[in-house]
Order: sequence, then structure tokens, then C-alpha cells
Amino acid sequence: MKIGELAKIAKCTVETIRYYEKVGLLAASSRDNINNYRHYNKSHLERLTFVRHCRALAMSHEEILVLLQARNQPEQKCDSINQLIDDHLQHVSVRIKELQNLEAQLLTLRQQCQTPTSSEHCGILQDLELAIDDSGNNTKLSHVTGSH
Amino acid sequence: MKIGELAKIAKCTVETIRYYEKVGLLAASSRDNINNYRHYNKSHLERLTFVRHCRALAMSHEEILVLLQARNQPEQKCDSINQLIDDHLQHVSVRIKELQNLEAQLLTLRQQCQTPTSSEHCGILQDLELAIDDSGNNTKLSHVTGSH
DNA sequence: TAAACACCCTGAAGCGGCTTCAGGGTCAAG
DNA sequence: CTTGACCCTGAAGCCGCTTCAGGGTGTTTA
Repeated sequence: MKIGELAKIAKCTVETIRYYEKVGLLAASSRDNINNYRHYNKSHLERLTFVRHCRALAMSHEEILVLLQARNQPEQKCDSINQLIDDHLQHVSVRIKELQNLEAQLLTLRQQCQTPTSSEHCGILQDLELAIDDSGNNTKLSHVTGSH
Repeated sequence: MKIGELAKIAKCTVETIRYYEKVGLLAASSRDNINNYRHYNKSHLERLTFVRHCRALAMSHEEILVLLQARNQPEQKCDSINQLIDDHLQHVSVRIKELQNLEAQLLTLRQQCQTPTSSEHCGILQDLELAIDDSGNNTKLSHVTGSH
């Protein structure tokens, strides 16, 4: 099948597929001799599905490469896979907690201005001027990212 | 004060300050005639604190610019500020829900392999091969991002 | 048969919010 | 006069794509 068809089945864009090939998440496909179009088969689809599935779980390319490698070495033990998923779960739950903190702070902030007034006296702006004392808590958000 | 001192007080790096100046979150400071070093005063510090505070709340530069503008027009009504915070809160809570979904899926996945075996029979890898049927739910993560 | 349109190709640049690097200049202390 | 802490600039790198510029191919329709 051609790239457009693969993209449709895998529910991603043609560009994403070409990108995955470039960065090695997908093996380079065979090419049509005449027009140089890429041609894919079932195993490409399976691998792409695997990758997309991992991405839907917010795994990084690095993490996915580890899983792909494990997939290619069926005789090995799968402890490392479990470890990877556990670590990833850890990332996600840390991120959730951070965002919940953020949400609480934002709610507090929002309550500083219940009755809209002039910016000059807006409690929100006033609050943002002052540093909240989270001394040492150098609020860096961790690495499970999102896209728009 | 010089940039290093400002960075220390504002708890960010020197590079971040220079970057903020470049993208317009911070006004360009005055410079020392002799050595071209940047020189900051209290109002720079206040503005930087404001910006860092907004960033700690995961606001985008675009959002922060809106707030900075409001800060500079004290006579205007602050409805737009409230709206911005409300919208931002909305982003954050959407993101939290997405991540909680993710967490649930990862937990389910993790349970496919309670007793480590060979990769060949690892339930996790097997599950990742199959597309979870979230038909149409084209799991894109929304835009409140995090860093490492 | 030609034009229109859908699909394919490549390489480079853009996104956000920084961080890092390369390659320098400045300044105070010993 | 050298060491080391600080300052400067501009460009590139990070991630996971998306978008753009500029073109070729292949099928359908007027």
C-alpha cells in the first residue's frame, strides 16, 4: 500500500510517517522503481500501530525504541519492559500531581478578583506581582509533555 | 544590579533573562558604557518576578504578554484578566483529565505482565501490538506542557 | 488531449521555552 | 600577570512533529 493509505489506517498524517522513517521509528520502506513512491506491507502497519499506540500513551521516542528492540528479541526476559512502564507511570503520576498543584494555585488566584474592577486594583495582578513563597520549591514541570 | 544578581534573586538563569529580553517579556535594560554589561533596577526585578510567577503557573508567553499589557493599563477593566485565568484553568484541568486517562491505561497495560517472562509472551508487548479501540478518540494531548 | 486535481517526493524551517555551545571580552584578587 | 568569576553575542540543539516551498506523478474529466 502507498503512504496515504497507511496513514489513513494508522490514523496519522503522511508527514508523521515520513518523519518516523527519518528518525528510525519506522524501517525505510521499499520504493517503486518508476516513481519512487514508498510501498508498505502488513508488518510496517503493525510496527506503526505499535508506535502510535505507545505515543498515545505519551511515551518518548527513546522509550519506544527500547520497546521496539525488546519486540525484536523475543527470547529475552521482559523485566526491562516492566521497568520502563513503571518508570513511565511514575512520570505521569508526578505530572498529574504538579498540575493539580497548579490548578489549586490558579483557583486561589482567581478568587482574588470576584467582582471585576479596574486593572489597577485587580487582585489577580496584585497577587502575580508578589512571589508566592514556595521557598526552594523551584516549580519545574516534569517531562510528560502535550501538544496542541 | 548586574544580570547575575538579578538571576539569583529571581531564581532563574542568566540565559533565561537574556532570552526574555530577546522575546520581549522583559524590556531591554540599560547598558554600562564601558563594558556593555546589562544593568537592572527594581522595576525590572518586579516585572521579571511577575513573569516567572506566571510561568510557574504554566502560562504561555502569549498569555503573559496579555497580562503584562493589562498591568500597564491600570485604568482599564480587568474582565479580560479573569477570562484569561479562567481559560487557563480550563486548559490545566483538561490536561489533568487526559493524564489521568493515560495513567489508567498504563496501569491496565502494566497488569498484562505480572510475572516476568520472555518478551515473546509478554502481555505488555502483545497489548501494544493491538490498537486499543478508542475509535475516533484520536488521543491528542492538549497544550499545557512541561519541561524536564 | 489538455487541464484539473489528488497524490507523491525532498529538504528546510518553524513551533515553545528555553538550554547549551563556541568563542570571545572584563574585572578583581593574589 | 595569571587565575577564575563574571559578562557578551549568535547560533544550534532539544522534542515531536507540522508547515512550507518547490517540484514530480497519476487519474479523471471537459
